[in-house]
Amino acid sequence: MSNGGKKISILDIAQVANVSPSTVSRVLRGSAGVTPAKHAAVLQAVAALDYRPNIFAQSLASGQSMTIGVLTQNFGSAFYDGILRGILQGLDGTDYWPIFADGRWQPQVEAQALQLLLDRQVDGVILVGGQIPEERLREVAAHTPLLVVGRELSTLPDHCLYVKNFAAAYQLTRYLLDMGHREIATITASVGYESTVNDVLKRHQGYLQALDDAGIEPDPALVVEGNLLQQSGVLAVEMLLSRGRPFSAIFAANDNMASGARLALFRRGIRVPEDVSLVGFDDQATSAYMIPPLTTVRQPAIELGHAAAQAILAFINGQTPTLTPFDTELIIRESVARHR
Amino acid sequence: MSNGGKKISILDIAQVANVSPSTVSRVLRGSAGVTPAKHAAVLQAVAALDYRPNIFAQSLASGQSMTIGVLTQNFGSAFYDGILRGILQGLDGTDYWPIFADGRWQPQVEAQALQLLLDRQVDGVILVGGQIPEERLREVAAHTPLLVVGRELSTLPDHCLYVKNFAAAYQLTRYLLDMGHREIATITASVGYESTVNDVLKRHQGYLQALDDAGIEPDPALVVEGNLLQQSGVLAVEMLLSRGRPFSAIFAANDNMASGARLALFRRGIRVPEDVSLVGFDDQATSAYMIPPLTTVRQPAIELGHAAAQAILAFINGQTPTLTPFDTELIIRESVARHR
DNA sequence: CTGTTAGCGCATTCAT
DNA sequence: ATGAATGCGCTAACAG
Repeated sequence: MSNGGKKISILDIAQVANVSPSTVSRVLRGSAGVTPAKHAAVLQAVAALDYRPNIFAQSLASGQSMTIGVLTQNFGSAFYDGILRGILQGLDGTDYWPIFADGRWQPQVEAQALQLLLDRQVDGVILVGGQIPEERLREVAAHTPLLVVGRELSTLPDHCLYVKNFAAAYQLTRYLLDMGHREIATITASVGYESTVNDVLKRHQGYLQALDDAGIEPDPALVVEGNLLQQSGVLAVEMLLSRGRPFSAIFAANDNMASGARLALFRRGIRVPEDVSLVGFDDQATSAYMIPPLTTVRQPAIELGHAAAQAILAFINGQTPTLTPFDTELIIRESVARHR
Repeated sequence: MSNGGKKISILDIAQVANVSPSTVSRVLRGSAGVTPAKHAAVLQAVAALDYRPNIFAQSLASGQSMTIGVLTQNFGSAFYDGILRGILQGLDGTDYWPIFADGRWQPQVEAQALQLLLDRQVDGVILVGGQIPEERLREVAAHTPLLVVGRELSTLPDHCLYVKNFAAAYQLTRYLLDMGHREIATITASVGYESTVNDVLKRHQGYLQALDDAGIEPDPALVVEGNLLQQSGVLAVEMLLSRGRPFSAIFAANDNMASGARLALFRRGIRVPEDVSLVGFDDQATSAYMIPPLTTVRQPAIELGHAAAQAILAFINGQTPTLTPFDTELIIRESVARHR
């Protein structure tokens, strides 16, 4: 039942409640003690008139926007969407509101988007992935609460929240080894995006370390590079096959590429897991429904987002949250068979 | 190189450019003619001081927020994500900025989120799906540019943008019939969400109509209900199988459920498409990588979002855009085989 | 064309 | 505890 005409402001309710505008302001934001009587009167008037504060006036006067800028790289990626949802959820119930911007994996767009958020006077910024130069980030962090998710920055250690990619990949490779596999091919990625690649690089290192610890010398002929998209998974497998080097398992750096790999194997009539085992990384929603269901690593995306929200709020409140890397979970499904 | 101390305002550049604040404002927003000389001087000062307008002051003074509220139901759904991306892209380059809110499929949350957007003085609202009562929407549309995507409202025909679900489903079913299938099972959905269900209902009607036109009487035993999630696809197939009624094809109301159905069939040792053909709806990213790749219907999500952005801008500019339903595209892949 | 004058709606001193 | 007075930074009449 929005009242017909003009907007009601703080003055209207002041009048109705028989108090001064400042008193209204006070009870509305609980900034100072107010007589219970007046307090009630104000609340009543607010309800009666269905008063809605004008956030622009609020922000202009207070200097706070009560918003958190969230800069992502691509809506639509399983992991990132999870993080976003987590952030949303973490901010829920607080007085802060997220404002999103998308860098689209393009450095220029990203830098611009960050500036846009800053121009919008966000009270804090959460960066999800991305490739903004660390120096620029330090600059930003100097005067704005900042949190970087899914990226590990050496000069901003207490502003980063990420997942233990190395350990997860190590564990996953270890699992393959335990299942009797010795010739484990891998599809990595390096083209493109610094930050993501950072993750992927860590995964690759975990893979290498596991092999090494098992006394196996990594075979360069079993390493192929993709670009994280499905299509690159099929190309990678074709490449692998054409090299003629035998392998009994494939470790794809993400589920997307694993999915592409699966299709390529299917086309060649190579059975999974009877002929070759396959594992991925991400545990995206569809992976549990692959044929056969994919063994992979679950990254706690929502939890990460949630923690990010908490952390940025802490920063805003002048605290310094303790950020610890997140553990992953090995999800064993049916795409891996014992070898030999 | 952000200048050390206090923010620079319009007055600072006015001083530097040797003009009045209003002139600065004028050149900045091109609201009136200004002498080329002064014009240049202002621009120069702006650049020199790296001036950033304060949007809150702008909005407060102008009454415009230059933002578009976008209310979605769930980040993470293939179709919806596409729409969001389209909106983003459509708004790109304009002076408007999207502000997102998530209704999470919960009517209460959704109503609240809409109110929140309105409170933020958005200059326009785009609703993506959702189940806000039509009456409320009419109320909103009365004083705010409004656009509803993926929902067909009879009392707000020129505010709706959607896809031809009926025709698409008809065509898809027709394809199955042409391939010789007569006993076509279907997995629909009705639990839950009014709007989505509206889409799904249209699809079901298209299916029925196609059967009817082919002189086939629909068999209730071949209709199962899911909830659009993958898991419900597997349950649906199990249900279907347990009924003992033979069928040679399954039409799932979305790719998600098709994916679940695929897994259930796999578990039972039923081959696709040799034993039963399978089709879905949505053409989500992973569907092209299913085993075998899924025949489905592509909904032009990005295009829809793009059009939505265009339309809302038109509304804001006082125009009345002509909205026409979007066509879909039948994507034929390998999950369907000729019957008999 | 351009400078001057008022607000926009609220938060916050400052007095009381 | 509370009212009056100022100002946040900018836009939009209003004069000239």
